[in-house]
Amino acid sequence: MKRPTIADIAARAGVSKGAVSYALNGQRGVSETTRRRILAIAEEIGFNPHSAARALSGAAADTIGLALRRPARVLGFEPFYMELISGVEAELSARGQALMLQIVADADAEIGVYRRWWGERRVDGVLVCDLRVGDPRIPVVTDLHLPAVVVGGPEGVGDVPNVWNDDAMALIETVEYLAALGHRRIARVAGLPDLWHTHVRASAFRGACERLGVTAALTVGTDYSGEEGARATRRLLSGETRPTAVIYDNDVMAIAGLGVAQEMGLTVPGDLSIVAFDDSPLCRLVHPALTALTRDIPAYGALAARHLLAAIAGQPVGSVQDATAKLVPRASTARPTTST
Amino acid sequence: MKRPTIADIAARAGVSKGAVSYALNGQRGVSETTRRRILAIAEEIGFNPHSAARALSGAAADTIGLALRRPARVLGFEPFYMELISGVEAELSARGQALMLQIVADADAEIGVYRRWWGERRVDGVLVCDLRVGDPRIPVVTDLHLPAVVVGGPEGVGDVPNVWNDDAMALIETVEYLAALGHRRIARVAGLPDLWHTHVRASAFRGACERLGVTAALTVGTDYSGEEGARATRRLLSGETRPTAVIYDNDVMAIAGLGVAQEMGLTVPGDLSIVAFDDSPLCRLVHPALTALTRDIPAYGALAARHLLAAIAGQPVGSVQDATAKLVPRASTARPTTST
DNA sequence: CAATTCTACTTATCCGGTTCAGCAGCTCGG
DNA sequence: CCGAGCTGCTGAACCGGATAAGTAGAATTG
Repeated sequence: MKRPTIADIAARAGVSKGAVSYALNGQRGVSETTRRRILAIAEEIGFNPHSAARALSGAAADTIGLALRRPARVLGFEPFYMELISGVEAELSARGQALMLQIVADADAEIGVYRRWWGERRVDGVLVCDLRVGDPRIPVVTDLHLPAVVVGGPEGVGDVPNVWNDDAMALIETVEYLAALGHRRIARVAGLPDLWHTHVRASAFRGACERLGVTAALTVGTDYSGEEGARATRRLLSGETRPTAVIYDNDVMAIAGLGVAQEMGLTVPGDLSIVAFDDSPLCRLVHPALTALTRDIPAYGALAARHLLAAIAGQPVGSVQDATAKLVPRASTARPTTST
Repeated sequence: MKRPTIADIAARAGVSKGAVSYALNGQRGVSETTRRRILAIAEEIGFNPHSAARALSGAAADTIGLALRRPARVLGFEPFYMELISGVEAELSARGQALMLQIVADADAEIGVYRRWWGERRVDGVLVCDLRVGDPRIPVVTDLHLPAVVVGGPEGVGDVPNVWNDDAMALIETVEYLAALGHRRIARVAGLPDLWHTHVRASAFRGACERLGVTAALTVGTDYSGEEGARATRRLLSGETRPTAVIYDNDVMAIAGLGVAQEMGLTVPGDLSIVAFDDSPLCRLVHPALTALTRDIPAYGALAARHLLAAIAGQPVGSVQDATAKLVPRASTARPTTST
């Protein structure tokens, strides 16, 4: 079953390849009658243009790239990425664009992937996730003139456009809420220390605690896994002056923390209030249901995809802010009953 | 910054394009001296072959496709897919292959994606997931001569090779274990009813229960979401003769079921034993930790990828079995204390 | 009515690789 | 010393589209 080409259509229609090309692409240069005849034949034999041939003639690859740098273990249970990808995909497939995905081990590998994608013209642009402080990927995409959008960076990452959430505001709102409930000693279990948003959240947390006269208990860096979330929680709860509330940088760690609290005989929210950054159905399934900072991650991904497509199209794009995460109070937060 | 082509290398080396092509591809036809000179120049100017030009000359796309048909909502919290993708990716990137991902709404859309990918020569083959009974995708890939590997199908899906787990055996082992503990009334909360493996598990469950003289309580079909898992559990536990053990078709529903049991005042495992099919870190984080059927999903994905690459290479491939899920007893299963 | 413009095409070239046919120049055997 | 066989390269065709340039014939215009 040979795959049909425009030459086949041309032969069947009794015209030249050029005429077929014009007809298929809606260019002027063929009569309406001929165009319809050609389109009918194309439809009949199930013609699809060879993407490589098209790309070779200077057309775009109609593909965008996404390289993720996280171990398989983490990607599995972190709902964030899969939701982000879903959102990106929804936007892309609606516009006939494809997504090329690659999971990489480290920053060098990721840069290598960008260079190869660019050299091979496999993608028109890339989404850069998990921005780090002094991220080495930024100068690379800039040098290559590879269209890119940073997902989650600070306003204006060099010349690279980005989409972002106001994590600082979300965290401040959370601290204010906990302080209003009467908490005077709040801890935070942070994610990977070198991620940009970890810094943003850390300084927002410190600032809010200071302003409200709340003691900010040691915030520890983790890899977002449940294991590390559990370990961090154990350490926090074993100190002589334990916090009455903990804010976790993701939901998996929050659930793990809840387990640890129960295992140590503390009641939630009586002895300990828990807040999760990012909300997944699991936060509602555990008991007590977790208070969480909700945001629409698929929508965030879709926004990033739209932004990247605009950048690829050569439109001037800058920094775009997505909706700030909303605090959804559930059963895991309350006034502290014990005073340390 | 113009991207270098073999013509640029040829000019610099003072040879023809053909010689450069031979040198870069390790073909005979150039002297060792010339080859080294050409490779040095290629390295120096950062040459990468244009994937489209290569593909146009009949080469493979070096890309495989994966279309997933699940709503974003489900993909987010189902660790299965992301772990599978991680495993596939690990195998692919080690062999210089790329992964094209698309999320689709229904079977027709998925078939459309296959046709387009094939017509546009974007992929060399596809992984077909979530096999359904009488799956319409099978005749399509067969007709198109699109190399494909079914992930999780029954042995020999027409002529399409596949990789699979022995879900039946895993389920039988679980029922035997629960029966040995003294359970006489076991329920099962099943996943999507039209998926092939749901049928396999259902008949294995019925058979094992019959053989062991255990009453198989109504098994209900769900969409794998926590909500439906919770609803199904509520119905099961509200009947006059409630089961003393429930087997869930995934871990998310098992966790939701645990929540419902606790909410209804039942103790786990005293009043109700719970087993989850598929194991994620969350199963260990909740209290009590869930007994689960563990399998190495990234390894499963890697196996599928290897198998597909072999099929693409034209090697004769058939049905390959992956390791059977292992029952890992944790704190959610015990002898029943109450007798209904 | 000749000159111009427009329509509806055809022809030819290009994109950047791969690959086949051809061709010097050298080696070697008889 | 001549032809066969090898090495190491060149030139050109080719893949399947896009597109600029050319052209025949009809319609419009001065």
